[in-house]
Amino acid sequence: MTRSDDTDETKRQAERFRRVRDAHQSEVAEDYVEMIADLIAQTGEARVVDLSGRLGVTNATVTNTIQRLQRDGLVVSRPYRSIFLTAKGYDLATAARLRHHIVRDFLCSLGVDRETAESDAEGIEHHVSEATLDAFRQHLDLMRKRRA
Amino acid sequence: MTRSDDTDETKRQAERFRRVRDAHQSEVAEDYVEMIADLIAQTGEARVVDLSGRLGVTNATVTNTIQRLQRDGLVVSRPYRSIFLTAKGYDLATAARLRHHIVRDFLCSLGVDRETAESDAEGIEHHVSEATLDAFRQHLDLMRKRRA
DNA sequence: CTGATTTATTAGCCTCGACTAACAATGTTG
DNA sequence: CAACATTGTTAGTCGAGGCTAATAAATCAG
Repeated sequence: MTRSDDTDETKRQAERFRRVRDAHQSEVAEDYVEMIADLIAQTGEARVVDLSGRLGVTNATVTNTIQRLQRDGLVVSRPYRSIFLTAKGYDLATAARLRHHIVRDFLCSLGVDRETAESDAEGIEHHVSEATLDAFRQHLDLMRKRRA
Repeated sequence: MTRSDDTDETKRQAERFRRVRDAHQSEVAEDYVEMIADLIAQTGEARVVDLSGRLGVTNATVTNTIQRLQRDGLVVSRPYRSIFLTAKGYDLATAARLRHHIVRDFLCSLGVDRETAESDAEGIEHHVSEATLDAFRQHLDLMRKRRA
């Protein structure tokens, strides 16, 4: 046995960290498509300046990121035109929004104030597994029934 | 009014995203110091190979990161020697571990299985505000009393 | 105590996601 | 419709955080 043995727990731990790193990879993509979907729903179109304002980054950063998203088949955009979602992008946006709302509502149901819930949900949503999301949903249902 | 008006909500949203980005900045640091503290507590010392095994990255990556942490005053390490925490690093580790455990235990208390709770907590812990952490604590207390 | 094994470091590379500054296209308005 | 304001893109830079390959140091076994 070498000094640093690879126990099962060590491997599981490594796997957990790998998952967190993977989640980080998709975070930006999810945030963008979710916001693009919301913008289209609310204002009819999504433009670079809208995204940069809401994300708190520069136009240049958004243009850059949009190009990556286009490369990855999530959005379509022609130069100087507004941004559209592909079917794939739309699906991702829908899933992201659903998760986002569940996390936010769940935090609210614990008594966390709205703005904090909104803020924390933004970070948390990308790290919530299906199992945990189910638990959140169940808790929400419980609270709703209790109030009824 | 220009096309893309900066409403209050837009500004708040931008602020939320900024906070998430800030949290990302400290994530790696927190994960490292927490793990270093645990290793020292459990095995007497923290070495590069221990960290790389548990984090699921290469030795080179760990060495690199440790240099950054040293630059930031969180750890002390001499070449080919094991790694120590500064007072600042120790404090950060302690705070991180506390949060980590609350998040994990909270998820468990919702009925999420241990391994999933452990895994999700790893990602979630960095995005939980004090207010939300308090809500988690309260919920945990409630569950404990209910069982008693 | 020397040779083999393990561990750590260095060098060089990559992508992502941020920035600024300069420039190009679009849109608005006098 | 021409000038100006707004928006979008490009080019170039940076740090974080990954990687591999080569090398160096430390440790262990015989």
